[in-house]
Amino acid sequence: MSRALDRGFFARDSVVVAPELLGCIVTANGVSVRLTEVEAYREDDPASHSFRGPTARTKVMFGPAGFLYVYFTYGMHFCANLVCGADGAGAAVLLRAGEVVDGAPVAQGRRGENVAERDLARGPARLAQAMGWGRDDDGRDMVGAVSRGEPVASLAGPRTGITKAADTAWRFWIPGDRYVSPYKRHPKAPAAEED
DNA sequence: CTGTAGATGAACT
DNA sequence: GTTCATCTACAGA
Repeated sequence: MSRALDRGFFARDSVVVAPELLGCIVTANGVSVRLTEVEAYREDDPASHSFRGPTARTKVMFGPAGFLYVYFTYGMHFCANLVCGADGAGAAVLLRAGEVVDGAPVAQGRRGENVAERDLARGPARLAQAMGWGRDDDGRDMVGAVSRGEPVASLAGPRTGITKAADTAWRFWIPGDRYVSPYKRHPKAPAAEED
């Protein structure tokens, strides 16, 4: 397909790639999803795994762009990222949520029969499970598996201005889309004090 | 919809 | 020993 994104698309700043990924179709293991929410991570982001340099777990993140970085978190969930930036940049885009547009029965089988269609890929770990991604898919080449979809609007981050790199993670989503994850911060997260 | 609680592996202090 | 880029389950509005 001529609509497939090439490696050059990913080999740029993750903050630039992330919003362009919204609305794109990712196909793997018999399931296709339309991305509705993503989050950019870079080496200069304190919240990023790559902040303190490569580890055995994050080595894929420091490799060439266009590959899949799958990690295990909270002892029970997988999350999937698309590696971005130049080789060794330590940047990636976390796939936070998506809409299953093809292979829904397959995704339903992986997620469970009692899971609502809307929740099949609404959430990082949910999306990874719906796609059938696990440890074996860490480091997989995703070039050719991602196609540009219809252009969509995007909304960015908790903060309006993304001019400063000191901001937290860069998060992008499609405004008003039903398939955007509703989750907010952790309940334990310190609330901003105000006088 | 909101809020609370718990599970559980890997990285970090 | 503590934190974490999470999800499911339950209670209440």
